[in-house]
Amino acid sequence: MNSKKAKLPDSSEAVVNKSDLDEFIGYNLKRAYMLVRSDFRATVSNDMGEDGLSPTSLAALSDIVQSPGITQSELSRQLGIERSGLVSIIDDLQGREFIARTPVPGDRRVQALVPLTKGKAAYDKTLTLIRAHEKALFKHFTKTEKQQLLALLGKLREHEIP
Amino acid sequence: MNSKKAKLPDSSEAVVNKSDLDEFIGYNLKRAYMLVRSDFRATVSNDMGEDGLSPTSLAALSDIVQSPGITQSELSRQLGIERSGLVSIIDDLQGREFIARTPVPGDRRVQALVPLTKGKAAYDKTLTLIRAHEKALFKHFTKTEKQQLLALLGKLREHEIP
DNA sequence: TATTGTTATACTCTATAACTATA
DNA sequence: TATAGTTATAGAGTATAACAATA
Repeated sequence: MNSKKAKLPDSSEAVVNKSDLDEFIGYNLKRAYMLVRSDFRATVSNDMGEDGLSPTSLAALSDIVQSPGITQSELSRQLGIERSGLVSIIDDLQGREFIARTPVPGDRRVQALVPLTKGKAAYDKTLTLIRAHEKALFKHFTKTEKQQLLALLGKLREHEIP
Repeated sequence: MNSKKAKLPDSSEAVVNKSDLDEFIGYNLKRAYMLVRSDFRATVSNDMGEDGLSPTSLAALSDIVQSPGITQSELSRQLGIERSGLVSIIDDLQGREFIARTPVPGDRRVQALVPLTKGKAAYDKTLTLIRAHEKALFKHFTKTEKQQLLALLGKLREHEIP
């Protein structure tokens, strides 16, 4: 495998490209998230195969496992996406028999979303997987640094609600 | 108006939704980035109107301003997107007269990308705008906290190259 | 043969609007 | 009238594959 660059100005070596934008937290947040997301996807699809979940599908399944009986409207609000966009996600989770839509006595418009055994298992397995994945991804971080990062990101979410 | 939830455990109040996923840095990174990105888009499109740039277009313009004469292939590598995907971005920047494609003597395959006056102006204005925007977004953060966050995000990028 | 810029194409993600069946 | 779920549709954003011109 040869991966030689043709004629890059090679102003700098293996140094991470310096840019004006590096001063911005938002830009660094983006680069960091892109990194973690692609790693997440690779990890989950490698180790879970057909049962692999996208970040958003995992978040949906998580809410359903933790709040059995939640409706799609409530779920869409929590995830911050439109009701219409949730349909295909729920269809997919139902198709894999991870969750079920069940009728709610008293209001025939809504359907409660409940986790099924297979869904609960996939959820637990995914969580275990991500724990290992994060451990590897942040292996250069001390425990304190990880806690700091978590606290700082949490502080941002806290103040600028959603 | 009867708002009886079918069988929700209604464990918590208006507290920011606690979730299993909150333990993961990746999840918090995603929520934080989504927040900052939507704020970025709103700010830039409100204050720049027709001259508003998407995050990726801004990154492209930034590289062109800082490395005048860069080629599309080099740029695509730096941005981490495919050459083909860059075409419409460059078309757009050229259409607004922010940049120009100029021939390179010696290699008629490539076209050097150079910033134009209008592009440099839009770039400077956008940077000023984002500085103010970040200042507001992180108003609850101390200077030390902001530096810490920047350092921690930088550390992640540094180690897991791109 | 390999590379640059490009087109064609498709897939994912998400948003808007409108429909239906209920309430 | 208003709400829950759904469909249809469209727009970003990005990826793959192939092509012409050039190296």
